[in-house]
Amino acid sequence: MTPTLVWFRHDLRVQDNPALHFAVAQGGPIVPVFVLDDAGEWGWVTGAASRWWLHHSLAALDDSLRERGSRLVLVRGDAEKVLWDLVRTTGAGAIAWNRRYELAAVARDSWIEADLNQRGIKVHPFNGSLLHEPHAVANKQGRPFQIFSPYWRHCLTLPVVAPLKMAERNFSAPAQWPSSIALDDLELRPRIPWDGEFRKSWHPGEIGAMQGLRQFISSGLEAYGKNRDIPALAGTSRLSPHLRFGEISPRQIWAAVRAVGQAEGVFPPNQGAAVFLNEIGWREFAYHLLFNFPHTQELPLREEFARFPWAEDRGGHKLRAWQRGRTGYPIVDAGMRQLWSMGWMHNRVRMIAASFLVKHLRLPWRAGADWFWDTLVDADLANNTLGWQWSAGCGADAAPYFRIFAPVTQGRRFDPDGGYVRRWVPEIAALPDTYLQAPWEAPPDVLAKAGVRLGDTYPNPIVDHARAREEALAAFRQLRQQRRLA
DNA sequence: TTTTGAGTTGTTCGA
DNA sequence: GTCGAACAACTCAAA
Repeated sequence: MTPTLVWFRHDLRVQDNPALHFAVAQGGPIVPVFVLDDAGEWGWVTGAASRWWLHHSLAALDDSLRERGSRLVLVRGDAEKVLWDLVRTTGAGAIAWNRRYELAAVARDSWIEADLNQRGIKVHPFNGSLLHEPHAVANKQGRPFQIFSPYWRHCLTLPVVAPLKMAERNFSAPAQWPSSIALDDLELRPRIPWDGEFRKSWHPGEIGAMQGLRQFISSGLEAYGKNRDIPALAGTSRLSPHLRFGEISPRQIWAAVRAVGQAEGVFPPNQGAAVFLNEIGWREFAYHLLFNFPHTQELPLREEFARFPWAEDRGGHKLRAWQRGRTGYPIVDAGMRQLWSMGWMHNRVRMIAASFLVKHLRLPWRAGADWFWDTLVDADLANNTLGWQWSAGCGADAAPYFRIFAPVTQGRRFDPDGGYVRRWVPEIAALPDTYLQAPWEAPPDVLAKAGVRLGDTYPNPIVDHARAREEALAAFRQLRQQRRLA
């Protein structure tokens, strides 16, 4: 039998991997391959934090393939050319992969498919990343949904496929392995070692993903609804980077949550589980939108926002202050420093930090999206685009214009004991709770006692909240007037 | 086709 | 201190 190539992309796992499953079921040799093709991403080259994750995830995948007598072939270059070379050198008769949904990937996949078909190679694409693929879901007019609630209500009526179980046996190897470069030659790891906190925080790979899922189901799921908004707690699943790299599939998550309530026949098993599955739904919705409205990766879905009066930022000082966590608003700074340090930010704080950039500093959402893209280990074009456009108010189902997060109020409400701010902004940790979220309100003796010198050890607020809020509202009014005139 | 109801995550103001 | 209303208008989904 001729070998089957398995092209791994955003599906770096062995279990519940439809493409791998298919190839193994063919009975012939399989050749697992990963291609690093930066040019093929059309500008959305994997960011630095995600490259760190990718390195370790590829190592983990190679390990588990080797346990089954196989291995991962690594190549760098243009995917179309690389795959064709591999087909020729291995004598492969077919190739299998799991679909991607970003514009560049969809385009590339379709011409690779056409090209290989023409050369007599069978191509087998599968759904390995979503509960419901974006092209398979539509409203009653046959159009894509644009509002989450009806979208998700609709999806909940559709069946969810059970995960595939990979049998415990070796994969058949080709007579001769094609040449592979070393993992280090992909140059995914940082040249300067900024990844110390990353190592402490994460375990990339399928095993780490399953451990994370089990731990979350047993100790976090039930209270998820109440704890997920408190960034000082480990109240969220932290599965996002594992999902991003496909080390775990949403179908596996769905099945694991379903299993919790199985004895009682209840689904979802509790309120926390319902809220959690809703978040899985948001990921699905993000893919639905990005696939059906692919231009939103760069442009606002609501066109009038192309004319939003963004503020000037000569020299990029405001953007840099935001990026480095030096805005003077502790909850924002804590979030941005957590991001920089561990490649991840708590979701509640992402909303606060994003709102601050877009509404308080009035800098374009794309600047924030670009920064998140480079610094998040879970950077995902669909989720990132939806999140930023939602925050900016220019996307589907967007935040109303008047929803301008007040950073101090948010900090006091969701970090009441200050555990989060104190962890990530240590220079103000000695302030009492009353002033922790707004150091500029503290009397001089309180500041002195806490060793805080505003404008020196910690910045003064970069903007005044009340004034920034008024200016943002004025900007929205201006947009509305332009619209009326148009 | 027309109509009606609804829309993740908030803040501020004034009674 | 608490609570409800106002903050725009629009578009989408579905009956």
